[in-house]
Amino acid sequence: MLSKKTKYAFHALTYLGKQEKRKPILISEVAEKTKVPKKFLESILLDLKKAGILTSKMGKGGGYYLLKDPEDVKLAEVIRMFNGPIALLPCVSLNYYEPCDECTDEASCGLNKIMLEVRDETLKVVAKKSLKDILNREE
Amino acid sequence: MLSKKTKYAFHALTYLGKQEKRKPILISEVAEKTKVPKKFLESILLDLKKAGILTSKMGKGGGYYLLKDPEDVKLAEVIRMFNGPIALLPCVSLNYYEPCDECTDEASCGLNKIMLEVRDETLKVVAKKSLKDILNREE
DNA sequence: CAAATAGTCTACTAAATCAATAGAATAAGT
DNA sequence: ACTTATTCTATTGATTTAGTAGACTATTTG
Repeated sequence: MLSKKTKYAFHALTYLGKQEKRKPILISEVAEKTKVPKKFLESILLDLKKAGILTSKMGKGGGYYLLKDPEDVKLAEVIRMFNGPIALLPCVSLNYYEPCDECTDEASCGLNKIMLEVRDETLKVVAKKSLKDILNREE
Repeated sequence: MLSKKTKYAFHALTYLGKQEKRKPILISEVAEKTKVPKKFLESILLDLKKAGILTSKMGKGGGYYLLKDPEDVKLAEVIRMFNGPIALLPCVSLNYYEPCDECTDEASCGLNKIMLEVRDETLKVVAKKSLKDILNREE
């Protein structure tokens, strides 16, 4: 399951994605409308900015807005950022690989091979779908 | 990611799946060979027994052995048992459904619709693959 | 039946992660 | 300067995960 933080990130992105382009939106507005605790949301938006997905303007008339094109914000990127690996086991993770403690030989581990297949299938979906797909399905 | 408990469950199942049919194996043997803490493993095996996947014999010459046919032990079943929902959000979970706090109308939520698609794709894989597939890929 | 073997159950504890909050610092506009 | 708004640091509480301890129950074998 996705953490609340990850879910909040998607809600915030969706809200910002629906706005007029390059128009700064207040954190507090996003917080209210998406029902995400404001302080918590702050750090989420900041992370999204550091990732180059959003950007912000400080001071009066400031706020956050989308920098990337919605179709370039893939689900996989957001999930990895806030939720960690897509893979179900560290030993089959592309971005967060770690060897198993108990497994002496990965090549002979059936679980490893199966989970690799699962990861590939999952990745096919989440690396293709993007914020644009979410927006398209909003009423 | 899968919890250690879930991973341990798969390792234990794999070990038991490789044994002679209906031959009881000691918890301590499984613990040693799979490098799972024995006491932790006990509760895992017990859960698998309650689920009808394994069964056990008490007393001397006792132990655990596989009850179900390996191809009937689907990844999805084991994951649900130890790790919880397959879905990424409660509002799209088949077995653990819960409505979102923040979302007033599921039908108009783009995130919901996308995550439903992701769940369906994931399910296609984990509901089809089974312990048999893991065993086939062990050397 | 008694002794040894081996699974079952209840309860607890430590560590890690997640969720949320508070408040000071910094930057920009008027 | 003053106000608005983001940025940064840091701490806290709650929950989940991982692992441990020990008493209890059931079965086999001599």
